[in-house]
Amino acid sequence: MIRVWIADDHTLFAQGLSRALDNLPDIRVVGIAASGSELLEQIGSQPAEVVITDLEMPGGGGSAVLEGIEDTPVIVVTMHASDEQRKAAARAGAAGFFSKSAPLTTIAAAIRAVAAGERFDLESEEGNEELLERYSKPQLDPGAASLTEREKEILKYLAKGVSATDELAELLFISQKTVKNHLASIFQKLAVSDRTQAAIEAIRLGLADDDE
Amino acid sequence: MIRVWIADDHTLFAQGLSRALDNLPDIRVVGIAASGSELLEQIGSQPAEVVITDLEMPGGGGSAVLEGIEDTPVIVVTMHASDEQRKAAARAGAAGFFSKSAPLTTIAAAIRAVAAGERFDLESEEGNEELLERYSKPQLDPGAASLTEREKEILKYLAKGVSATDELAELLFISQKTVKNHLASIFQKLAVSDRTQAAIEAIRLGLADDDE
DNA sequence: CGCGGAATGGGTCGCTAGGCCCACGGCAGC
DNA sequence: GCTGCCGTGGGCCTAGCGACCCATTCCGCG
Repeated sequence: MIRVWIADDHTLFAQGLSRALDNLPDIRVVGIAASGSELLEQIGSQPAEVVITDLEMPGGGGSAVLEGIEDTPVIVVTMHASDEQRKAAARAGAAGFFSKSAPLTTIAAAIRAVAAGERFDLESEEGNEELLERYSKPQLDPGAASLTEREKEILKYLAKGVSATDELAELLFISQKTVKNHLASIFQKLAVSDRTQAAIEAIRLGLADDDE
Repeated sequence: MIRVWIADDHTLFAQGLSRALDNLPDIRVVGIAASGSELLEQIGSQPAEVVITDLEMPGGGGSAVLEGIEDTPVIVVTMHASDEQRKAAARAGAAGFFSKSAPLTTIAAAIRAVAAGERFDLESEEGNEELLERYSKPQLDPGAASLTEREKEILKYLAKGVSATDELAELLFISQKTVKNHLASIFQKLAVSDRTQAAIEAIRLGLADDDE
């Protein structure tokens, strides 16, 4: 689950993008700001893995965001893309770049790529086919596809409300330690940090609906 | 959330009952067994708060269940109810009794009553109006109806995946201690024991769909 | 045959979650 | 005006969670 912040004064675009991204199973927009300064104020209370910002905004543009944020990769989006702007964004420390006319798959790929530590589309529009290819696949089931049978089994119980380690261990006839090992592996694959988020993910991915 | 085991060799009845009960927000059937011995074998791996068992079954009837289970209240259900059978069940240690022809609301009330430590319909069919009244209310939203605004707000965030105390505290502009106090209150009202189960409940109750 | 992944375990460590006490101001209802 | 509930906090304590090491067995794939 990649949590994304959006800073854009074009509210319609931001909301449309938010809706579209929320429909992807591995991306969730956790906040929308109308300016760079607004984003810097609010992001502390709602952490994210990726920030998307417009360059030109009234009241603190994208450059303010690029300066104010350190730990989180920032993707710059502009109305009219040019190599000039790409390079400017790259110099300012952006991790990615795309035009507002880019298709959703490209935007999603950009988000996934920078979330994974890559740099996206900074040099030119070309030359990113490999990244596009690599990060457009996980549109559905980000890490879920790579979940093992045992991990899915644990998630199924988690989604049903069996959250205690000892109960899970009894249900699966394994030791509590093994349960915790599986959970740790699940957390990594789903990019979550505790079993509550894992349970929510499991429900969202439909893992709770199996059999019974 | 009251977890229920059903032991009944009439598969159709058991499955129908299971479906009906699962539609209630506060009751979930966690397992169905075709005989008393089967139930005793499997209940260890799937804990429940209430057991419902038929009296007459091939391969270990309800009496075996009543003898084999200690911590969990057992409700006896029969095809043809009679005061004779009620009293026999009561003597054998049953916590409740109902006929297979009883309406769903009565069955649900019986489950809720014995889950709360009451004894239901053991003496006769009459004289339980008070219990029926008391435990038929929470058909929808068990404790959810009594959730305060602040508690619903916390559940909303929980269902979105914000599970860490410090993150919740920042989002709500209150101290971590108050978050934990609210959570403790939520756990009681929803009859859950940790925030994972609370998040699942919140999703099921539709508390996650509000606004945004 | 060797490599890697899956599943099963072990240990340790720090922090958090949850249980259980309590307090106080505000506000509504009676 | 008093009482009860809500929201806000405090302290304390234990068990459990999650992060980080690690080992072993089995099985499939190349």
